[in-house]
Amino acid sequence: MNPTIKDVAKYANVSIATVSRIVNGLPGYSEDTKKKVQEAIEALGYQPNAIARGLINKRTQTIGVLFPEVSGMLSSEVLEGVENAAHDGGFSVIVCNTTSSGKRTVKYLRLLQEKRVDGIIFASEDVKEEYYKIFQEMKVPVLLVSTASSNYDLPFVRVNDFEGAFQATEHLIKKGHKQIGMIGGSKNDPIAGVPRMKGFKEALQKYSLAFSVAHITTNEGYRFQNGKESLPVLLKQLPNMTALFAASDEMAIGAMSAAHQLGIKVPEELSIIGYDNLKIAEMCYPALTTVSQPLKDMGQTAGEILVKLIKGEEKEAKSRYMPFTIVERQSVCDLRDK
Amino acid sequence: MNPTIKDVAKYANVSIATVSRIVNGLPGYSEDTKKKVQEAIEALGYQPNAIARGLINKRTQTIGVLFPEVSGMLSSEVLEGVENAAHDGGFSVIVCNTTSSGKRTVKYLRLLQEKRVDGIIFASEDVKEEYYKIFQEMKVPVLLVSTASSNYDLPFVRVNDFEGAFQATEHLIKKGHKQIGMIGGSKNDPIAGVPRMKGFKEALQKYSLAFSVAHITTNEGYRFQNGKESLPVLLKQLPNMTALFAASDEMAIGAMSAAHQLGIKVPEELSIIGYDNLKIAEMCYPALTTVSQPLKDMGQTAGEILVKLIKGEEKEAKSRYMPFTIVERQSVCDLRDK
DNA sequence: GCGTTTTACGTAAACGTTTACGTCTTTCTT
DNA sequence: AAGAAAGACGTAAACGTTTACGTAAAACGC
Repeated sequence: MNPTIKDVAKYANVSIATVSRIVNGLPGYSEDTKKKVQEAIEALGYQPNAIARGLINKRTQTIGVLFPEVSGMLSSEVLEGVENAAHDGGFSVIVCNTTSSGKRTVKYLRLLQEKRVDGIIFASEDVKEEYYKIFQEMKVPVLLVSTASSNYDLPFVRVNDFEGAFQATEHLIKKGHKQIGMIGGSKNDPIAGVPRMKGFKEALQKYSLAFSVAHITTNEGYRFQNGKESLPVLLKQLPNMTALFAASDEMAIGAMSAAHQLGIKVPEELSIIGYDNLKIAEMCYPALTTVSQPLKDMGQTAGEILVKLIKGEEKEAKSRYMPFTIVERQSVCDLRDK
Repeated sequence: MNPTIKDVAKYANVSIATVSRIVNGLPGYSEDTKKKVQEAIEALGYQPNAIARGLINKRTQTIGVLFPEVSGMLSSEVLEGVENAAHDGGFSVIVCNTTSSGKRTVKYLRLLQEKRVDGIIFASEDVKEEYYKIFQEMKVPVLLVSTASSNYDLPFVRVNDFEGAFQATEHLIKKGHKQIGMIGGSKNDPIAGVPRMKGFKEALQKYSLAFSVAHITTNEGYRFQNGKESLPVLLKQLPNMTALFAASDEMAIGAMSAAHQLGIKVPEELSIIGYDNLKIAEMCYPALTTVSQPLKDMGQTAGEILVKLIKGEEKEAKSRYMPFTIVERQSVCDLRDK
């Protein structure tokens, strides 16, 4: 139905090889025939078939991106960056929503394998053995973004979670807070869970502030609801807390919401610092002070590296720690002023 | 490098046709050979090549989705629904971020054409003639989601914006508000702009409340910042306003933020109702009362219809108005109680 | 002006599948 | 038991490209 290279060749009275050369900008034809062929292409509305191309070139110009949830604000910002870099490099991106399910992840990886994607970006989850095996089978570059792999040597793009948490806590300390709690993630989460709690703990210790298990609540997830439910618990464990560090913006905002309901004023009576710098961080009231992960940039960088790897412009992928910053808004007050 | 159907055939001592039949579940072989072939597949780790398949079947099992911005919360929820439906139907989705640019949109459409996607979902923007032409060239089903086409007859999945705005306004009226303002979108936006303002206006008129141009501010976009900047303007135009309807949640929350800063209590002194029911609507404080668009459902429904269209299970695509609801939270107060 | 290099093409194989068609064997049918 | 029908395969063409190789003509060198 769509015109093929044969139709163009016939129309222009040349061979398909010549058409192919012209379309691909290879040498080997006169200006005259070039014009003839271009006219034929124009007249017929010819579009090269990327499928046929892919079959012979063994390149689909497509990458796959796996997220635990595509509508999460974290994912969607990363995705935007990835898509942007991919597009600039001449690649399309197939999104996959693993819903954090191992089965679904494997199914998607198999699918991407069948579709012969040229590379993979894997976001926000730990790499299981099962996944790693498929990565190896596929023989395509893989890049981790906003996550790392404890067991396998895979290149990643992310921020240093320990440092981020450390500095967030330090920020509170420098504002004069001494009783600081944390709404943490999961103890079993080697990415966003453990390092952030460790950063929190070591910051307190560095400044010789008290630390005990009572200073942290752990949670299954990093959602609004987790934060909302955590605040009362933390408040019971640590009644004279003046500030808290939440391991995610969503949780920070959840805590803020709970504080509102309990009649606790933020930041006057309770300072809150979050982690991520999602778009909502500046939309809530008071606007949230938080550790900014350059999510879009991380996606973009990961995309760029992947593209280079695919094109062979780079041989070995180096992991990248992205810089984070503390963006100060209105949810933390300075105790020293008083 | 990857084993092909030939390798499997050789390994199992059969022809490639037989392998193909077995892989595709077609009839024409004995149980014995089936077992032999399956063992060969297992042993070699054979995965059919979707590219080669696509070439001959003229089906890529892939759809393209175009968004004006992929990291928008609206888009990301729709995307999740689309991806879900696509995956269930055996399709992959390629995301395209048009950034509302005509050029980029055309470029993406051409790309999707080259990649021979089986269908397209077009979100959140008006369909220009240029786009429509490509749709026709491509001869694949197209579905609009969260938008409609004024000039072309394309099936859509969306909510009735006029009705949504009308009922949102009515909700405020029924709570006893009489001085109601609106933070609107663009006068040139035939989708989310005009109908919502019209719904607002007609609701006021139905209840014989005053209406003038001073009751509405218009904006370029639908973002937080637009809402934040609009509130003071609207307040000047309508000093004794007790409630306002914002044409998007982001703007509503922007207005709420501005109100906080101005020392205006929400909802005691100013009630706010939004539009969209994004995830942030329940995260802000006070939680936002809003018109809920079932975004994920809309994406899902659009995806399902598209898949059916592609599979030929349905011939003619019918447009669908999705039901909206008003979800009451804490940002609107009842004046009649007082 | 003759041999040599370069240019401008065309031919055909290859990529990895699906599938129409043909052939041979087996199983019914009566 | 003979012929027909069904079953179990194999052969080869097709899908739309790219590209190695071949060839004829043009350009060049001296």
